[in-house]
Amino acid sequence: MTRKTPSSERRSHALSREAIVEGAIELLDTEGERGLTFRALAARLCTGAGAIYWYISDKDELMAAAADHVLGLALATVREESDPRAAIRADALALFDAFEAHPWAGTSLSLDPQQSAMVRFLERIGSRLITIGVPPQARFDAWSACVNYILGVAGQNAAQARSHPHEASRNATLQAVADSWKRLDPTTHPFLHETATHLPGHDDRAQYLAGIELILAGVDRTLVPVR
Amino acid sequence: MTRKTPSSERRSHALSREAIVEGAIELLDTEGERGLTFRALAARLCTGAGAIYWYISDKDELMAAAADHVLGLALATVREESDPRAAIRADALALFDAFEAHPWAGTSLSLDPQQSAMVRFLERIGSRLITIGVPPQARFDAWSACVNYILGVAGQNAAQARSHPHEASRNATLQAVADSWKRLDPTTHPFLHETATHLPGHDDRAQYLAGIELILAGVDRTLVPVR
DNA sequence: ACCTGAACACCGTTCAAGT
DNA sequence: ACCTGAACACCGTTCAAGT
Repeated sequence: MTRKTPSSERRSHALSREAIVEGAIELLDTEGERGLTFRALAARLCTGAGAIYWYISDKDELMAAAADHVLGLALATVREESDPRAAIRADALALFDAFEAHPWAGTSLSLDPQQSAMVRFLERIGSRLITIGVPPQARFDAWSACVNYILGVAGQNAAQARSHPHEASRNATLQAVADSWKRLDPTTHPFLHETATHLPGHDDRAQYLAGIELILAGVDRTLVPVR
Repeated sequence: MTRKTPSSERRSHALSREAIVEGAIELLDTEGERGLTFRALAARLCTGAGAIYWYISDKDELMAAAADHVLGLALATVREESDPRAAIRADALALFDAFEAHPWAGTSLSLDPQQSAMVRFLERIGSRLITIGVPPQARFDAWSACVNYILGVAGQNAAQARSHPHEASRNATLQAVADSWKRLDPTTHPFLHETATHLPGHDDRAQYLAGIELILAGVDRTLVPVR
């Protein structure tokens, strides 16, 4: 329950921004988004609720820092790839996995330069488009599409996780959605009626990657043909 | 301030789910996401806070219903297009505008079949891909990419609007982001250093549409060549 | 059936007071 | 400089009581 062992891991009162952010992440992961409160976090850090405000100005800032931390860890796991397209895929998948493990992170990311991992991510995607050879005029849009897609899906996952917290209930929900689509009139809703069959068992991650592939295919069209 | 005129618009106590949702939307639009509280909404509807629970089970459900309502209005504004690609573009832009006008809506949308406008939107995109002639195997992924991109950007906009509520401060923030990117080492951050120049004045809406275009270009690659 | 509004169990945030 | 924890100004939600 409570931490009493002095042990070797520093004295109990080494309060720091990093310790706060890491405590917040653990709380978010174990108790969910509603589980992160200043009171609960203070209790976990063996301090008063107000102490946190010495290091962090806001709950929004705390969430943003936690999300950026998670993003940084995800980026660190990605192996270097020589092929820029493979590198973009690898980054995208790493973020997908990270946001699946920490769904609360999906909504707290922005262009904010304070989020240093975010800056690194944005640069990585952009520099890979340079390597691919996307011409300057097309580059900004291609980058925006990649980044928006990757972060956007993360946000969608977050919204979904918020409404269906448990994994088991997520599958059940998907099945319920499919059932309701099957009940739609095939004349007015031909697509959903048909897609209902594929929805329940489908591989989210593979489908996400297929989206990346479509964008990359579109980007290839903007390349000046080399010959 | 308060509504007293009996006028012709029904007696003051015609409380209904629709009136609640519309009141919520007005509150969200005028006061922001934090402005929607059961107390404030009840006051606006001249009733008690608990009365709302007769029609709506939850704040989440209220947000979802408000977002779906806004989505429905947006879809209704779109002119019929005969070209399926133009139709997808038109839908995408309508949603972009709607989510810019109501940024709080971006995070409350899901596959939930209760959200009837959402169902209509999902079907529209899918049926247009059928018209384009995307083969069944590729169709599900193409649909997912389009829908994820459109809703994902909406969610990103919502996150951004949450942190930078006012329009003026949004431009200032973009400028500040660009400045910080310009200060990055061009050796380690070649892309962001260069992109900083284009960031402040850029057209969000056009760039969003360019992303749709990239996905559509990728989708075209999956078409079986007709000859 | 539908509405009221006080009451409950929380929040984020502040700030005087301590060390 | 850094920490404490009570106090303030809120929340969403419930529920006995009313009509």
